[in-house]
Amino acid sequence: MSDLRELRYEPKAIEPKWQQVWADEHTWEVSNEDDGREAYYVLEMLPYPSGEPHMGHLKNYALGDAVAHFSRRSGKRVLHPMGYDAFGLPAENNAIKTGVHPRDATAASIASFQRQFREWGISIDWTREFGTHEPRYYRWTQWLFLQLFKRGLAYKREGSVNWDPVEETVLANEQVIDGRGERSGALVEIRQLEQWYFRITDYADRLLDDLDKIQWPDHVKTMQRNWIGRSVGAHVTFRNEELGKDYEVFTTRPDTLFGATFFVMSPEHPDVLALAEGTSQEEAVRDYVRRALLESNEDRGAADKAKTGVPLGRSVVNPVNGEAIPMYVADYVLMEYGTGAIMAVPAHDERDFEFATVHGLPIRQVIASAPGAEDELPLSADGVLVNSDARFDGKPNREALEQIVAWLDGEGRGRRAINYRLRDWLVSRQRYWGCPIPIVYCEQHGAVAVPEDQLPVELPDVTDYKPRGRSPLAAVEEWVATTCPECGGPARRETDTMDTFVDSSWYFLRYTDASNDTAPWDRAVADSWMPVDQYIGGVEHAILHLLYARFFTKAFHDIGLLSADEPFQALFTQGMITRDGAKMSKSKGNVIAPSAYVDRYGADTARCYILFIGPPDQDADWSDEGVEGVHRFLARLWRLGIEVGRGPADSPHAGDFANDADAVLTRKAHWAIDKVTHDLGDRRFAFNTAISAVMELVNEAYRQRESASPEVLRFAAATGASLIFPFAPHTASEVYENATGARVWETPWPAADPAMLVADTFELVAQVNGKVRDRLTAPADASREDLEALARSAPNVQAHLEGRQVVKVIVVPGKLVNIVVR
RNA sequence: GCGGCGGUGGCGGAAUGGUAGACGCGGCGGCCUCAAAAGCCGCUGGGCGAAAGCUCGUGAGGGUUCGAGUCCCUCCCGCCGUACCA
Repeated sequence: MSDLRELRYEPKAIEPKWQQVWADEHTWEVSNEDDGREAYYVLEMLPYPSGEPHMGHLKNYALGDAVAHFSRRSGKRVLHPMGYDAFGLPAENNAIKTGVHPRDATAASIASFQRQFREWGISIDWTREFGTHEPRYYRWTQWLFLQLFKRGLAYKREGSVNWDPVEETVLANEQVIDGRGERSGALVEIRQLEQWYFRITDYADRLLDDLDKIQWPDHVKTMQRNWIGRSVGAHVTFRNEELGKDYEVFTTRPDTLFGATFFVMSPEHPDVLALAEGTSQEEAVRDYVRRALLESNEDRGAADKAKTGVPLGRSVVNPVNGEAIPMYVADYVLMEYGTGAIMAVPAHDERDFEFATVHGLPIRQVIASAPGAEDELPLSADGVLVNSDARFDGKPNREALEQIVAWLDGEGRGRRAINYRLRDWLVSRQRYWGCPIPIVYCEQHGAVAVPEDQLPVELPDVTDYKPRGRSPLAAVEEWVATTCPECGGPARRETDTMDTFVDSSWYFLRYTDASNDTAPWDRAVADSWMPVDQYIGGVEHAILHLLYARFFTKAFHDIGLLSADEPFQALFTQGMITRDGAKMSKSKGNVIAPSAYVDRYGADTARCYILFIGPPDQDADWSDEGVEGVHRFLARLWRLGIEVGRGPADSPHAGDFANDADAVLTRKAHWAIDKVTHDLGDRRFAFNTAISAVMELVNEAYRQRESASPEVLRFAAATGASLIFPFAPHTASEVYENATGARVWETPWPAADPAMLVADTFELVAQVNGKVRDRLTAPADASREDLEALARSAPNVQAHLEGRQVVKVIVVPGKLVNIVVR
């Protein structure tokens, strides 16, 4: 090898060469025509093009590309597309600051992403590429909006909305975190505005139930379940006789109705002031409500906040026992959930208990853990009814619950009910850089859909991007003023744009038929690819994007546009790349760009390292030393490929080995094929151990290279290249060509020869009382008796048997013998 | 509070109930070299021991088992999500 010592692994020469081949030959383009191979759709979440790609992108696309390559070489017809989620606030905020049109900033960023994806060697079908900001795409976003509108799934109504005072737009519930805007971090205000919504709540049950049909990580399913927040219980009507008004409450525990000792309404409840009017409480209530509404969501929601509230000076009648119980207003009751009013059962609810204690209200136990038990209150666990009613006392509470609800139902005072935490999806945004809502308003006809042949409603240019409490589009009078499609009379365009999550809720469908200009997709084409077989992205989208995309898919299924009713059959959520244990951020100054490593070590090193660093679903800390190690490994593989020269690279057959080195190395190669195939299969994503298996193969080849025959060394080099191809496609292509003259991506995924996975001998572990006392070489086909005898013959085993009585012997063929002594 | 994930050498991490620490980083030693870099080869959990070997060791404590990082129970710690949801 001395003459090769000076040879240097030069990714800068290797990588562009192969990228050129793939581009010239359109290698990764895939037809929509069925050719007998199984269709397989692998997709990574599309990037938001802002600035340059970061490490999270590198990880995301390195993961997806490995899946795509492995699937292709396993005989599948693979769809692996790319696009850009290009509408959104960062580009617009930049426009406000610099005056640069968001389209220009976005185009510059997209160009950078395109260039780097090519430099990374990601195997993308570029013929299907688009940005969601292009009219040829958002034309169909608008079309889909109108399909939902026609079916009542998109509607406009006035209601309380979250207003972000910094972004100057409304936000969806999903975009408000701890009472603050997701992007701005500003405390959101509640405003009454007329806004567009999607009726996602119609799908609550299916979104919940169908989680059982898809292969997603449990924690993501759990987050979606919690977000939908389905609770089974009852609606029960309490009557206020003075005003003659009925108030319904939602409760999950109608079995505790006999323990209700007061009734509480939210400060936002529309009837609170009217109820208190004319009572001695009128002023106190007005005061309390005013203060409660001023308080921020954050302060109000504070975990251990004392329970405040004031009496309304009125009472309601408990329908189960006719008892009049006092009414209160208190801010621990939320208007957004249930009916904004609750029955309070202090003996069996912690919050009610706390309130009753502070305000000196009666606490009546109606469930006991066992008959006659002395329970500490509040008791939320199941038990038997007490102090309730002769019909129910002594009954298990779950049984009593059903009977009480049935009884109330008969009386017309209650019924079974299911309540959800999920709210309809608010999609209006008072911002410029988004998809215009294709609606016009006519004095005569109200909100009218823009006719489909007039789509897209193109986003006009504006000079001032700054939102001023209304969309910047509202200032473009010549665009706003239009005619009504119904009557031809004067009409005005909707000036709000859509939430960008609308754009990204259907992009995976457009990829299947991206150049279709008569429909968003052809149903037969979409059906041939959908659902996405493997979706890959960050867990930060567990609720928003992943829930919205599921809703859209189900709605389109119902409309008849699609067979699939789930978008992503399998989901993999990748962990974050950190630096010095912390999330990379500009403020911490610990951001490192992929380009720095790609330029210095090559894309293959960067891609391999990011997959080698640890299990991909976990967070991982970037280390420059680790990068060097992976680079050394690829260089060793590359040098091996040079050294072995070009020629046949077939595996020798068992028994045909010229020497021990050939046997050892051939077996190692087959072991590596088996290991890597297993680690890549069945959505295991064990890429870190797959790469280390190839490292082991290369290490073995170096150890054996003085004695192994050239053909076997070549087989080892070719196998190593073949196996590392999904992670380091350029180096793999180079090494494979150097060794065999063939193209690795045109070569089927290798299969391990089962005969090579077993050796003639194995290392037998000899244990005494479970402790290893010796290691012996044993024939692979030895009988249990032979193995036991062999183990007993080992001197160090005998030393530990000395003077003891053997009570049992465990023999695990191919592994160990354990002799149990006393 | 609740839900989820995790805790293994100096570090990142491997281990279908069967040799704990694969692979990589770092460290040590050797070869090559005038010297270095690069490369190549080897060693590398702790303690005792000249060695053979013995012994301890996967957050803590129990249990099941011939055998536990892995399964069960009780705790402790960390991270993520979520939270007055009736």
